[in-house]
Amino acid sequence: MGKHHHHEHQGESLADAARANLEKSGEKWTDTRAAIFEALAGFSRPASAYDIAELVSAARGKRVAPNSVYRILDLFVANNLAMRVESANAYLANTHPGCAHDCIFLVCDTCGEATHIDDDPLTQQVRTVAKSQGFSSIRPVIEVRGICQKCS
Amino acid sequence: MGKHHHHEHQGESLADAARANLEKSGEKWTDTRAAIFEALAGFSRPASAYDIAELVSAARGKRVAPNSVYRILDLFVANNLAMRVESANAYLANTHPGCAHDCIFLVCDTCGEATHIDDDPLTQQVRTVAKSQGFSSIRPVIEVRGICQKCS
DNA sequence: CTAAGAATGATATGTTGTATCTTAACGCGC
DNA sequence: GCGCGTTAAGATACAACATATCATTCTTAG
Repeated sequence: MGKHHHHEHQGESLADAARANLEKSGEKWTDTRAAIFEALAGFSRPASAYDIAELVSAARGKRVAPNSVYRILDLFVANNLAMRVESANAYLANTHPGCAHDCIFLVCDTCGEATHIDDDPLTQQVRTVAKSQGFSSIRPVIEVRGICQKCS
Repeated sequence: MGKHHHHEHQGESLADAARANLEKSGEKWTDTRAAIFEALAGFSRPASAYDIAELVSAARGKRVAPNSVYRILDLFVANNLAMRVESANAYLANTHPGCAHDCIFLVCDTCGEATHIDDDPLTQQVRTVAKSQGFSSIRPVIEVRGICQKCS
């Protein structure tokens, strides 16, 4: 089957889980990082670094520069608190950090919302194909662009 | 099996095949389009629109603006003469135009080269997953970032 | 308290992608 | 050939995404 249970966190609980995971890696949960995570998690669709910079700047009444946002997003991605949606140049909060998967994103070309699927048998096949071609340090990027049910 | 034979064109032969396919759709094979296709096909790795603009400008001694390159690349992608590699913001010539597949790209993070795999059973599974979530007008984006054999 | 290291800020610049309008090339009926 | 509508390409400007470099502030071990 390859399926298993997930805690789907949200709000406070999600931020707490994110914090726990980041600290587990010896990283700090600073104010700026908390603010950026909160902003990211508040978006209902993949958010660009500039979207987040704008929102956080407004919320704190103090400008946060894009490069700071990129730095922190990179940290989040490295620690599985967030994922980058390549085909959208944007980021999503991981609603179950601490649980690592190769993600499959379904991105609606109309409304921009993205849903996140886990299908380990399928992503494993992709890894296997790449390995059979001699690839190592594999990071699959599996996304589907299309029109979601709501928008069709 | 889901496998079948491909003609892998190159050089003149590839451009001819591309031309034939484009004209079959009622589009014209203009000088600019030919030059851009030639430039694209000449790269051994995914090329950005700006890479191509620069090369074509030099080759013709006359500036080609990026927006023209984008327009023509979009046309190529729409007619399956080229593919866009989302995770690299770049384009590859299709070495067997006229033969439509969902592509899987393996992109080396070290040398930047990309190889192109067809595995219809696998891509079909991705389509099926998306369809089961209510998606339509599906366009899979399946890429693998990693280190290729040569570079490891 | 203070020196070292980590995190963030300021600023500039590089890269990728679009929008808008103008000009040039082409095809076609007359 | 001439005028006219259509399509392709050019010019220009700007928007959006991303990184490089150096300065400043914040933590924290000693």
